[in-house]
Formats: sequence, structure tokens, C-alpha cells
Amino acid sequence: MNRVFKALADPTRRKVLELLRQRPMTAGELCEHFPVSKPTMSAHFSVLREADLVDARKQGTTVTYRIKLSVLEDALLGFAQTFGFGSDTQPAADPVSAPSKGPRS
Amino acid sequence: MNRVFKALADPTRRKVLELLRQRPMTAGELCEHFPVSKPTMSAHFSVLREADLVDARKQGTTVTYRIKLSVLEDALLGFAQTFGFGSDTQPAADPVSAPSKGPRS
DNA sequence: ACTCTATTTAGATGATTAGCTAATCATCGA
DNA sequence: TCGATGATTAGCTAATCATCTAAATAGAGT
Repeated sequence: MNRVFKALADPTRRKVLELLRQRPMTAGELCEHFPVSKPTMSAHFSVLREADLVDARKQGTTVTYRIKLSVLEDALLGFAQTFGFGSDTQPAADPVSAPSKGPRS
Repeated sequence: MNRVFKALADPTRRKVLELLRQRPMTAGELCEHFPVSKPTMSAHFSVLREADLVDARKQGTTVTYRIKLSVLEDALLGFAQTFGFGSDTQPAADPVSAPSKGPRS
């Protein structure tokens, strides 16, 4: 899940995901939308793969990327739910760190 | 919004937000929860402030941090909504590349 | 004024990251 | 088999980042 947030930290990668939301696209097709070199984009794809946010399927000479919506959803909504929004369930104000400014155990 | 995602990219900062969800806490109090130096934590606080994710209120010699839930919510759910989850409204699958019951799925 | 405590600033360092060009790999069609 | 095309790997640089120690700032209490 850390990898997901790391992946989302870059605007280029977020935009890649938004493009893939519309439809699966090949690496080259995605590249056309960005003003950076193909190797740079390839590195971004790699980060997205590492985070398991996309699926790469090789067909002949091209690679088609497909967003893995459920992974994104789990990470995003899972985190959002921690804070009480994103769903209907309240996160039940954790008693972990109760009152008292006492020194940590 | 980029700053928000950048801020969320670090696990320490995410945990700070989770701690602040329970209640506002002073800088020193927050520090006790992490195995890093206070200046390091201060830098993390700074990033969170830059992202407008927390509010810092100085009272005498201590600084009390408070999470700005609405900012986090807007960023998180706003982004989530782009992908069709997080709320009830569908993002209306951009017509850029029409559906075309193609072999894509 | 002095001193203690809370926090931030300064400055340095090692690690990671985003970017590039050039080179390589892999597949297709002629 | 050759040459073109799509994509990734290699190798590099510059910038950013997380971390540290030491020093500075700011209140509060004596």
C-alpha cells in the first residue's frame, strides 16, 4: 500500500491512470500524451506495475496497459475509511493513544 | 492537490495524520510516536502544513497540530471519484475513446 | 536576567527519483 | 535473414528527499 501512494505521488503517473480509466492503451499510445521521453515513461509504467496498479499484457510487439481499478480502490478507499469518509462506516475513534501526555511506553 | 499526494507518499506522514484523527496533538507528543529525531519530524510537519493537511496553532511554547479533514477528504474523494468509486456518481466514461464493445475486456 | 523546555532552522549527507541519450531486445513483415 | 517498429534496459546527471547533529528562537517560571 505504501507503493501505491508512492506511485500516486507523481502527477504523470496519476494522469496515466486517468487515461487508462478510459480504456486500455499501449505504452506508445500513452507516451503520446506526455512531453517526456519513452524510457522515462517506461520507468513510470514500471512503478505502476510494482504498485500493482496496472496490468501489462504483451501482444506481439506492443504492450497493452490496463488499470487495476480494484487495487486503486482498495488503497484509496481503505485509507479514506480510516478517516471516516469514503464510505458509511465510522472508524471508531481509536483508543490506542488515550489521554494523558504521559511518556510513551 | 499535487502537494497532498506528495505528502501522503510518506508512511510517517500518513501515520501522523492517523494520530491526529484521534485528537489534536502537540509536535512533541507526535514525536513520541516515531523513532526519528525531532527536526526530522518538524520537516514532516512542514510538508503537511504546505499541503494544507494540518493546522498549526501555537499556544505558549507548544504547537498543537490539528488535521484538516475536509482538505484530505476533498483530495482523496475527489480523486477517487475520477475513477468512479468513492461516491455514488459515476465519472461518465470519457468519450475520448468510445466504448466500442471491442475485445478489450 | 537566567534557565529550562518546546520547536524550528541551518547545514550536511546518503538515498532515491525523474529525466535524458544510447544501446539492446523482441517481434513482425518483406 | 534483414530491416523497421515498439518497448525496455543501461548508464548517467541533476534534483529532491529523509535523515542526522548542532544551533537558534521563543515562551514561562524562577
